[in-house]
Amino acid sequence: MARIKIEADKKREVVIERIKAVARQQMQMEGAAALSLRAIARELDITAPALYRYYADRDALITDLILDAFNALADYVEERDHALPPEQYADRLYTALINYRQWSLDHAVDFELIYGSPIPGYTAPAELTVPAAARMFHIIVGILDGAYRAGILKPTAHLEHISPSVAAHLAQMSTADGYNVPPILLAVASLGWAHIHGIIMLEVHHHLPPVVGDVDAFYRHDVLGLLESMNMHPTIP
Amino acid sequence: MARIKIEADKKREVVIERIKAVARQQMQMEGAAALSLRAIARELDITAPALYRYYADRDALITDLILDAFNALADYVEERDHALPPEQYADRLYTALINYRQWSLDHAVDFELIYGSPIPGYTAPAELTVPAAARMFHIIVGILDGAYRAGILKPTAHLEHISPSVAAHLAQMSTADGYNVPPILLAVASLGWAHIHGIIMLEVHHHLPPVVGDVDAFYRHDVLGLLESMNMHPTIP
DNA sequence: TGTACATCAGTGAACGCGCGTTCACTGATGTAC
DNA sequence: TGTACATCAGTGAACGCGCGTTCACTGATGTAC
Repeated sequence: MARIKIEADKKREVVIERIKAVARQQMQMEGAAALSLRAIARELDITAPALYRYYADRDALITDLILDAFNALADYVEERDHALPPEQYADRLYTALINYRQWSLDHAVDFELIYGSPIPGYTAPAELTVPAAARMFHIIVGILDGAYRAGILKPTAHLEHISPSVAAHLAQMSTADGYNVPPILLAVASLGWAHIHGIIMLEVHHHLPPVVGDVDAFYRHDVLGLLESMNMHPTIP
Repeated sequence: MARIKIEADKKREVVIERIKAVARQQMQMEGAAALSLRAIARELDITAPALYRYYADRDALITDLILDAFNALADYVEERDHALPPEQYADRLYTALINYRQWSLDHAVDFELIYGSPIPGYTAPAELTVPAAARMFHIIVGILDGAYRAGILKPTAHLEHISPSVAAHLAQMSTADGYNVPPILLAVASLGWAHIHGIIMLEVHHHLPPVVGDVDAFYRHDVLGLLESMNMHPTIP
């Protein structure tokens, strides 16, 4: 009977996955804001109220999709990072940033969902989304920290002259959020994050390709410039 | 009678402005995707069909709002640029980038509208929006070009080693779109644009403030680093 | 100056649509004795 | 093995809502003679 119970749970899991798959598919067509329970039910050949067996309401589904997206992104980058020799910091960082963009392009809907315009009428439960969102940041900071301890990472003079107010905030965050790294590393990470985020955002919204044409090359070049500003030189590209 | 005709047109203008003002206000509350003609009419104490005296349909209103936003952004930056001595290129560039962010924060809704997630069911008429969007880019490239001709702007070695595919595309765009500047300048402009766009996007969506705290200082620092990478040193901050 | 006419902003009813959510229910499946 | 019972995914009708858009219309204002 325990077996049967487990199998029933598994069946539930399958249905939930199917619901989410259809939801993602529909967000791709109409945008995240247009996500509709009735439309999902229609696609699944089910009545709308049946969905309430799986989600308390529409917001619960959205939250689940958001958590999935954050985790999928972190998983994607993390798995590929673990495939590299741990002490090859420059290669690891380069690869992580390349994969960050790759995932975002391959899953534009999910990227939109977590980093695009907020969905009208929905507010994310911060206690769930913030830790999920932070996973990606932790991976990057982990690589930076390793490189810094190994004496490989050396920020340029300009990077080091971060404003005192920002430095203070980062120092506080470093201990409070369990990073326990020099604030300068968090500054480097934030700046790098913002930079590549800008490119990906513009690319996903089709503003960048008409300007630079080969966004692949453009992005690689930008990442290399970023690493160079930390004195890191990957061997991969 | 001509006078009266003109006054009637002016009255129309006033109503249109009022419609757009309410529309912006409502996008601020509910997000751009939730823009609703009926809600606007309600707020204006008017029936919904009355709006069709002013706009052919909902899409026409959205297009108007988008064009307004692009132009308002360009106007804002341009006006303040004209207030500076033309040959102070570093100061002008620094100011333009600071103002770009300032406007975006002060008009987060409009920024969302032009650079955020696309509105479900709406597609912008490119022949109208692309030139409006390009205005901002022209301003920046104009400053870069002046600085370059004056021998002030000197990109770092890394910036100059842009990929051939990107360089070719930029060279073609330089003549086709009437920039007529060395492609390297367009590369610098694109990269800088992407960088500051990333910060502003993250800031507008409230992802950045919890991380760096003082976004003002963070942004200023980033812009200075960007200018430094072109060997430009503003006297302002 | 007075009157017939044109203009046009705005009305009110209606169409057809989709939405999230509730509720009492059916009916299959598995459980307990 | 057979029967009464519990579980629970899914149904179908309904509620109350909002939406964009159309249509024939009213009524004020200004125009022409």
